[in-house]
Amino acid sequence: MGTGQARRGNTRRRIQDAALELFSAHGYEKTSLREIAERLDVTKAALYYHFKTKEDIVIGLFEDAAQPIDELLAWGREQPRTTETRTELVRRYAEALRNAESLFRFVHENQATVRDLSIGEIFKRRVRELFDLLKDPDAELVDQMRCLTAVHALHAGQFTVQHVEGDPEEKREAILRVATELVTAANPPHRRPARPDSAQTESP
Amino acid sequence: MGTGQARRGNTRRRIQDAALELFSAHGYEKTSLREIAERLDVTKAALYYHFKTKEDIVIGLFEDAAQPIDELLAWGREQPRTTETRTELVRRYAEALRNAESLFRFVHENQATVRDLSIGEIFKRRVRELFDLLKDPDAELVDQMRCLTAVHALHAGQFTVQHVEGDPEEKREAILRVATELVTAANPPHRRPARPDSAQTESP
Amino acid sequence: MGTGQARRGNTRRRIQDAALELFSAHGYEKTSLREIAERLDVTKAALYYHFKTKEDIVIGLFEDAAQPIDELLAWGREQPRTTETRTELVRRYAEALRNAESLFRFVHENQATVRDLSIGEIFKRRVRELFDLLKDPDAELVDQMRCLTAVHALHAGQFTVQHVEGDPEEKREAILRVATELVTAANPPHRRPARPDSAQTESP
Amino acid sequence: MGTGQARRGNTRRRIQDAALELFSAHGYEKTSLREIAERLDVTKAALYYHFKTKEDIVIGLFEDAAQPIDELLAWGREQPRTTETRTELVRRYAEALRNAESLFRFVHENQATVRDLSIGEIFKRRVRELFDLLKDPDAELVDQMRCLTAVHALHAGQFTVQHVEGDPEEKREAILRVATELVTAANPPHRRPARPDSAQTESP
DNA sequence: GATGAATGAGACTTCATTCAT
DNA sequence: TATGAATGAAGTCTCATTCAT
Repeated sequence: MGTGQARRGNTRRRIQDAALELFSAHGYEKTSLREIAERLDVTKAALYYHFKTKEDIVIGLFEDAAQPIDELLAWGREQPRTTETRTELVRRYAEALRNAESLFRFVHENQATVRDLSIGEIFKRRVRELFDLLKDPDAELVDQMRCLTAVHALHAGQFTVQHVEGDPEEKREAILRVATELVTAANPPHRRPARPDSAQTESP
Repeated sequence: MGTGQARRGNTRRRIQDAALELFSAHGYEKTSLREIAERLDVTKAALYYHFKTKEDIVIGLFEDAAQPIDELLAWGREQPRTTETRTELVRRYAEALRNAESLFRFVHENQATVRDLSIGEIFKRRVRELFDLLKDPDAELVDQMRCLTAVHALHAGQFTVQHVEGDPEEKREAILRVATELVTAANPPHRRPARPDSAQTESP
Repeated sequence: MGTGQARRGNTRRRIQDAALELFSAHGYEKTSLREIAERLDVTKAALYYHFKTKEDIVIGLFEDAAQPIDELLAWGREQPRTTETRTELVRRYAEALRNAESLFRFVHENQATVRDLSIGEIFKRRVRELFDLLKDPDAELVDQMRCLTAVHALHAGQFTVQHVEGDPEEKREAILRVATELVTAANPPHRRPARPDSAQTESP
Repeated sequence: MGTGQARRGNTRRRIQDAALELFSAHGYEKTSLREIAERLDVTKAALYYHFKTKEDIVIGLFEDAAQPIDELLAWGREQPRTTETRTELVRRYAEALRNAESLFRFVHENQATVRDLSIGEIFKRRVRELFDLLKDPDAELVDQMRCLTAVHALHAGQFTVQHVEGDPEEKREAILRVATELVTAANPPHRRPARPDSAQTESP
């Protein structure tokens, strides 16, 4: 594993890996099956033995990655809607993103494409569901936006962070913290007066 | 005038408009010059009279849209680095985005494409500069992430808001408010020397 | 003249010059009217004011260059068919080629093109006529080939000489000499024995 | 089998044949891939399965034709630099040209094109090497030109012979003889010590 | 489990040319 | 004397996909 190439019997996996790498690097449309095949030193026809269409490769990729997210959402649905749950949801979601970084970068950077890629809808539904778990059902608009922004932060943060210096791990933590704060602020612990005018959050 | 006429002399504009609409709706690669030409009822060759390449159409689009942003950044650079300035920067940036909504949606949803589209770098630099104006030069990592998230919120917020119900105008305002809060939180008005751990932000 | 550009009233000439330069450098088909126009800082349409078609530009070029050759051939026809005449024909032809070097390089290097360019036939006829003047009407095959080779030497020699070192002027003279010898050898002054073993040609 | 191809279906060869025929008849640029494909009753895409670009077709053609010439040159390099060798070189070269007549006609009549066709340089080098083998290293300018003219005669002679009447075979022989004479004349068998030029190099 | 050969559609691009102004 | 705007035809090339072997 790792850098070595094991050719026997796992071509399917290898195709997916190569495809993901290229899709994520150059975009879906700009990556041709020829490129993928060449990188694996196979013929294009071989790809068609394993996948019915180009889109199918992407679908396969998603199926693998969707499971952790689905489990996370399932877990979330069964928890009490507390701050702790939400915090944990955010934390776990960030981790899931991290484990399938290339795939999510791909989705993030090819939204126009993903949108009509059949998995687009599937993906959107997941995000929507997460969003619903994070926000209070009766949340005001601003609070909804806080949650949405938290999700965006997690999504985009992973990739656009290049122009911020620092240790990747620390950056990840920082993003997580910002996202957590946003979600927390969107769900005031007891009562309504408190508006997360974050200025006062900071005053002792 | 209207649909049929207005042909003489403004074809260039019309091409840009049609292109932007299609690029923003279906993505850059999935929009063919044939489609653009057909929509305008001209030949593909006519497009090439006005633009040297497909990419050139996008470049033209950017040149038009870049100016307001450049002016904003220029303005920003000459202001004192106060909370008011930053708030105003955010407000004006949101407005600029709004005025070129299609273009920014296009950029947002075709990042993989835009990245190697020559304007990618240009665009990135703009964002980077805004980011620099919003954050304190010595800001800690979390605060930097707050600013970054604010920018993301503005960018993504414009488009991903579909699954939040409510009046578009109000949603926009809500996003603006979240972004403003993030930036404000990232630049505490008079932070005490304190410990180098921004942790206290969280303590009540 | 020379390097300066005189724009007034001589656009036609300038077009021809630019065209010839480009045709001769890159070939006829690979030179587009756009290129010619750009080099002159005019529009393509301007070319069409002066020339009816692309081919017409070439025709114009030929008309100018043909005259000296025609005069030469006319002169040749009226001379006695002596060695001196032939020698002089070769000498003058070489000079004519030299004065229209670009044009002849163009013809030489674009034969496949020139062949169906309407002037192709015209040009061929000139060469044929020269050939007829150089060779004896009843010449044997070998002698005909000598003459033909002499003509080829003059044509090709001008351009393919790059990989021979030496002063251009001297090279030209050398070619002329070889061509002259060939023609002379092809027309033995009195009788058949003499074969142009050039060694002896050189001995006083 | 040779290199190992020539499987069932010799489309590759057929493409080359058709291409050569058309290139040689109408010129490289005026021959479109559509024409080639149509003549073979395959799609253009099929051509691209066998050749990466249009230019690649020509390159393939050359690779096949270059071998005999290379062998000839290799042979030449190992022979003593005698009159016999040179005569034999000329004879064999003429034969090689004959065996790949279409290709050489193509090269001859499309020089402007061939020049920037990547094989241009390759081809030029071959000719240069032949030239070097034919001429004495210290030959005077005139003698160099004799050799050059001999090569030109062989090249051009094959095609421009139309306006000389006679049996093709005899014409070919005549050209060969002229070329041989030129080369022989350029390398006098036993030139006397004479003037201080290279002549003495040849004296025993 | 894969390849070799091919296809049909369509992409971007360039060209010579025209014509009203 | 020229230009601005446009066109129709064609060109080279790439792509996802298929299918017999």
